[in-house]
Amino acid sequence: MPDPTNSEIAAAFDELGDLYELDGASIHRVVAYRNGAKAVREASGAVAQLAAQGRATQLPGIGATLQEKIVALTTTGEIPALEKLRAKFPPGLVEMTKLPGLGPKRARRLHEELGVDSLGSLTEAATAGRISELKGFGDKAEQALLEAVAAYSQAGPAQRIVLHRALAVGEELLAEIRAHPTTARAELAGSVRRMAETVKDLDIVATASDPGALAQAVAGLPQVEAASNPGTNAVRIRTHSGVNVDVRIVEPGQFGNVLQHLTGSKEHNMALRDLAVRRGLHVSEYGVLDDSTGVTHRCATEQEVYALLGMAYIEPELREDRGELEAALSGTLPELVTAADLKGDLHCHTTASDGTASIQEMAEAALAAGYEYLAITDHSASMGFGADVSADELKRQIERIHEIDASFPGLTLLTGSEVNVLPDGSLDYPGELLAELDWVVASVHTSFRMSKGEMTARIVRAIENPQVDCIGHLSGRKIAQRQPYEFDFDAVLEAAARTGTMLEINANPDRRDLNELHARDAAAAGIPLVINCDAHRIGGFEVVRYGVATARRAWLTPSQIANTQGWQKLADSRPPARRQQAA
DNA sequence: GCCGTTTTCGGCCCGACTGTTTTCAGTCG
Repeated sequence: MPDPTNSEIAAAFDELGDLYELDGASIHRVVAYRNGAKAVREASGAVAQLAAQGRATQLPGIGATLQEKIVALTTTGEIPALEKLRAKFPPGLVEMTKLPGLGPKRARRLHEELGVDSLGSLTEAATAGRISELKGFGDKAEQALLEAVAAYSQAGPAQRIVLHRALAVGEELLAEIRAHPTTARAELAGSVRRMAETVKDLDIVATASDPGALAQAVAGLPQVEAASNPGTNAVRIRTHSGVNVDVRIVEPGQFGNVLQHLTGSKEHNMALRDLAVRRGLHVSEYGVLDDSTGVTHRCATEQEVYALLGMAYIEPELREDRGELEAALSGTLPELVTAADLKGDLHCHTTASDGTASIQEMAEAALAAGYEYLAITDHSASMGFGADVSADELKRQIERIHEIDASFPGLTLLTGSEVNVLPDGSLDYPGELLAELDWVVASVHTSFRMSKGEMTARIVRAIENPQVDCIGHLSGRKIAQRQPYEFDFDAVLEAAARTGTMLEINANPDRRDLNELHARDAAAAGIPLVINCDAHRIGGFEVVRYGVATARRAWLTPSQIANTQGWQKLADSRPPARRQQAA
């Protein structure tokens, strides 16, 4: 029996948290399981092995009890307490708590007093009017539950929005709000400001000389399908594109507190407040209350909020309770990479494969984006991406790239390929041809459903190929569309570190692959990372912000990103075997 | 259940909103 993966252990802890909550356990115990789930999910390395060695307690939030449960899950395949609770509470009861407005307390009462144990029996009880007869429930509650079940049955659990879609909506609204004559300041907040992979809704914080006028103006924007709560300090809207947006209009002197509060994350804020309480300070969106003086300090900027707590300013991308508070206290936060640090892009496509622009046009776009170099890496021969690039065609493509390169004084064009990693780990161009290229990205595009062991061996073989400079979009996941394929990330890291093979952070907002956790681990293992746009059209370099965001959320500095260097320096940094071939 | 520049016991973030209540529990972010 294979060890449980980190995500399997985390899922078990989350389920334990949900079930203990239904069981009426102390909320602190429930929170402890959820914190444990987060710690395991975000841990680098296999937590099952760590627990077997008695070292899982080194993870923040994992104590002796949770470690014991990890060991039980590893050795017996189950956790006794979890099995016991599963027998006590039907799975439909847990599903019921996913309904907005119905939490564990009231769900449990519906189960105990009416025998409700599923969405179906909940509907029956509500339709029969039995719920409104219960103490603490009324007609409104009964009606709300019926509507919640109907909405849930139709649409399922609330969908999260991929960042680029949310940002497009948010930045358009932000521009409108900033353009309003009474607006002084306005910023996006929430997970969109942290550049998270997906978001639930949008938050905007503004200050205005006439809050009421701004709120009215927001409610009347052409993008707005519906507006509610049109008070003077807040307006909630739903756009025609289906995105919910909360706009808060606050006093200028409080802007920093509210922006910090609404930017989150929830975990960051909870840890921040916990830390503040230990110093006799209480942080909320209204200010920082000092116990010793009774004074509430209001902050116009976020910098002041963090300074009051004795810590350095924390960039929004880092606010996930992944060690940033400790680093901010000790002055060891990283100097995060920015888009301006990138000097080139090493992964793009032209009409030779599935791109929509010529080499010339892509070169012009890269120059306009401020790059010094660009590798043309069309897909290799074995896949049906538009026109396959046969070996002969690649030879002609190399000549064309050289010709065009000569006419671009400001840009170095590099010959390359995004070559397929075949199921056995070999590449689909002959070695002599690959040796003529400046740069080779190897990617998996087929046979995603191999076993974990086979997929790991396949990728490791590609990494060990001295003609491969970089592995493209390592996990193959597409955010909110496709799970990553199964492979052993630790084994891949070991191989990449050993061979000097680089790993890509693909900036396509639907990919962002490596993800931020893998990117952080890879950099910690000393593996150079490359932020690539994987551009398929002349506008394709605009997605660089998502790759940079992932790198920043991975705590990465410019020195950990290979393409912050000039091309020659990057090329020379490659292992000797590879350099000889390229030369 | 975890954790420790007040603690190995006694704490554990902060506030808004809602509906059902006459002061609050539950839920949410």
